[in-house]
Amino acid sequence: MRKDVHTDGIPVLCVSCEARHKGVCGALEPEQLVALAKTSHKHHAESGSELLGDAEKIDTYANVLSGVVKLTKTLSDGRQQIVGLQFAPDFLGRPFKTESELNAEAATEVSLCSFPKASIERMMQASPELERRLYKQALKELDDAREWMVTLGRKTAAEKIASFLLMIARHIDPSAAPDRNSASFDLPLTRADIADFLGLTIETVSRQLTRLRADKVITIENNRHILVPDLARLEARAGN
Amino acid sequence: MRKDVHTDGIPVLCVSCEARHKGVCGALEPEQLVALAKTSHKHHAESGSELLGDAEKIDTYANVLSGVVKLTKTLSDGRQQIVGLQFAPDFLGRPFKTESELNAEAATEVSLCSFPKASIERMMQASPELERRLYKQALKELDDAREWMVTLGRKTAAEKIASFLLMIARHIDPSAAPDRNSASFDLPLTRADIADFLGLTIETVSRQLTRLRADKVITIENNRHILVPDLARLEARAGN
DNA sequence: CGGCCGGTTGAACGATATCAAACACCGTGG
DNA sequence: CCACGGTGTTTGATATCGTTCAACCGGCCG
Repeated sequence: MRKDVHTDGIPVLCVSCEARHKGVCGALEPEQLVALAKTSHKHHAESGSELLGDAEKIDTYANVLSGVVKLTKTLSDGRQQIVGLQFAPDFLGRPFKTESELNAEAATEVSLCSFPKASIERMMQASPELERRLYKQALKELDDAREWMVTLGRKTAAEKIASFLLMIARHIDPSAAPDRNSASFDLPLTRADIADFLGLTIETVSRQLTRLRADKVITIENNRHILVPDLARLEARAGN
Repeated sequence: MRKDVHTDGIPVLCVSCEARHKGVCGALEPEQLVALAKTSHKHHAESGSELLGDAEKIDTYANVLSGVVKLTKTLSDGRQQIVGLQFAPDFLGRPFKTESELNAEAATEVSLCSFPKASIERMMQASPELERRLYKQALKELDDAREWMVTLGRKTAAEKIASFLLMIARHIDPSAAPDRNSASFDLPLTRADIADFLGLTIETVSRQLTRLRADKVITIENNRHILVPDLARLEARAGN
């Protein structure tokens, strides 16, 4: 456990930053944080803007401070698949590769704190603790990816939608803690994104959502806001 | 680069081990190798035997020395999905977790070199180089998983089969190097396994294989041995 | 021999895709 | 103010791909 009581020596940029607590920056000593903060800067990206292109040279990494970033892969004929979603305070980047194999795009309005690739890599050499955090995040992403492989390969459209809603609820709704059994949140993705995430078409996504609504498992307001009165009922439809 | 010319001080167990070169053990100094070798042992597992059960306590890690290990996840009603394949000299294990979230099963006859979880973890503390290798393998597995998500979510049955054959060819057939344009290999998986890997049924797998054979893209001998006279033609069917 | 296992093949069905139309919302410009 | 076009979403009719159910084949082993 690190002492976070004092803010002495913590860069202003970082004082109220979530990444300093739960993110990778939590691995750094105050003086390292100062060094890193010198070369980093916060910035916003509006929904839909591309953060990183496929086959593009990677020169910066970033922390997601708010919003949702989608990682996508596209086949030559245009078929697309979302292969990862990153929420705050996830680390965005692929160490040890100079070129990206995927696209990163802001799914919502996003705020980022980005730093030069070289800074992170230098700091990784110096701080095993940082490397370990990054390693752990990679393992978590791998666990998530494998979980989704089951969803993509073996679940029905209805189960996919239920699984997706559950995943979002867990990530976004603070009240969806283990004990609470209801949830309420805004979908960070359009129907098209959801389709790309689940390997479905937008029509199927729409139909399954209306079906869940008709069955009173969820309520939908303004197309984006979802209310789940009973998470257990939703889970029962996720097919795990 | 490590000097591998002398075998002085290299444990007998490790002298001719592939993992010492391309695997994680390559990160270790001779004396560390000696220490690790003391607590490790090689053993075989026959095809179909379970190496690690879901929700089982993890107490050993291992290197795959030969053969293929499949990582699977199963839904409560029995639907199964293969979420990873491990070839020599891959490292088998999930650091930082005490309980497995998946099943590991020998897909072929397999030989392993396994060590106590604690040994590896101690050594990881001592050797950043080892941790880095493990980190890199995790990133590679993540890349692979994401590649398969595209296959699972967006490709047709025919494309899935072609992609699968290509992946196996690249892993198994030594002659399938970039320059060579033909390949020949034994499938390490049964039709049922292939189906679980691709999110299909065995009937569909069988039909698509016969179709590829009918179209003269592949030749099949003894149900298991595959010959690909022209890898480019197979690639054209993988839909990337 | 008989039974089992892995694989192939056929026929019918059904879930999801595809094609098409309409709707709701929203900002723009007349 | 309303008409307009654009975007995201819903809904309906039809088509298609992959599943399901069933039969059969060949090799292997008891």
